[in-house]
Amino acid sequence: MTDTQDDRALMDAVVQLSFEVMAVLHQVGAAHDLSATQLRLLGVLRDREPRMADLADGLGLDRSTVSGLIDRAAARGLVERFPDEHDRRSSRVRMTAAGHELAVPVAAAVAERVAALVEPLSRADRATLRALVERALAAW
Amino acid sequence: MTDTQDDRALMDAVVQLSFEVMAVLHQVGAAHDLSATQLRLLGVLRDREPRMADLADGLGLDRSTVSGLIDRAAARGLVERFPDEHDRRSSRVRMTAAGHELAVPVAAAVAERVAALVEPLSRADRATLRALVERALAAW
DNA sequence: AGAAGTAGTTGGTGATACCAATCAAAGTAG
DNA sequence: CTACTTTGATTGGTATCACCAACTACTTCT
Repeated sequence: MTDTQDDRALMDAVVQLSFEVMAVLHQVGAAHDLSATQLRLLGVLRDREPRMADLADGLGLDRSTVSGLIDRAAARGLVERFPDEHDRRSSRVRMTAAGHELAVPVAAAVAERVAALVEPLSRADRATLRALVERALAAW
Repeated sequence: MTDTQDDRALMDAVVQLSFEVMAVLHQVGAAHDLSATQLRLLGVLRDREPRMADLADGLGLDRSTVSGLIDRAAARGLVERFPDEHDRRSSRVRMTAAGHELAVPVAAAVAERVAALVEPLSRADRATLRALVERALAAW
């Protein structure tokens, strides 16, 4: 059983943290002319070459939204579509070399800014935080 | 000094958590015909009656963005503008009774969903998580 | 009083995201 | 093997969000 006041305080803290993190993503993205969604896209494509439908499912977005997203990213040369071997209806998506080249410094910048966000915590506390968050996420 | 791999892992965890939380906000908001930004707006106005400029600063948004935001929220009867006593240029904003009535169940729904997100953690771990996040946020 | 700065809105643009409709390809009956 | 249904992806249409530049109204500074 969870206590209602504790729920509230935890919610406030976690929601506020999330807004801070999203603000960081916006800022870092803007510095490279990328939206937060495109940032996320590059993150997902870092080690995957999914079909459009998988991408939409993974991002929790409508397929038509992902179509436009990939259109714009492809127009910039960051990603490319290629046909699926087993299903001729499907397009799959992968990052281009240019996409990877952009993703590396962007990820570094985000890591740096997030590190700054948790900098007031001691090294041990940061390790604890990371472990707790990872454990919560592991179970959905 | 922070270690680069630890930075990466912490970044991944925190960013992923943030996207999960934003997804929750989107879903809860959608269930009440509110965007994540409007949700945030209601949160900010819960105990404040700021001027437009303060609101824009607090949300980290352009003033013109906030104008439109308040226009739409006011059209729905959730908030209202009222003149500032000391400066006739300023509009201040407050929630209406209808706004408060909507904010209560929405906050409860968000708290419930966030609680579900951290439900795999023990009660003690949740308290630790909350303390760590609050401490990180307290120092910006 | 006049100049400079601040508060807020308006108009214009682009990105995000949805839904409904459409087309092509695959899968499932009968 | 043909007909029905499902699935993958795109297109067109709409609303919101967010920015910038320009503008009006009011304050403050000199």
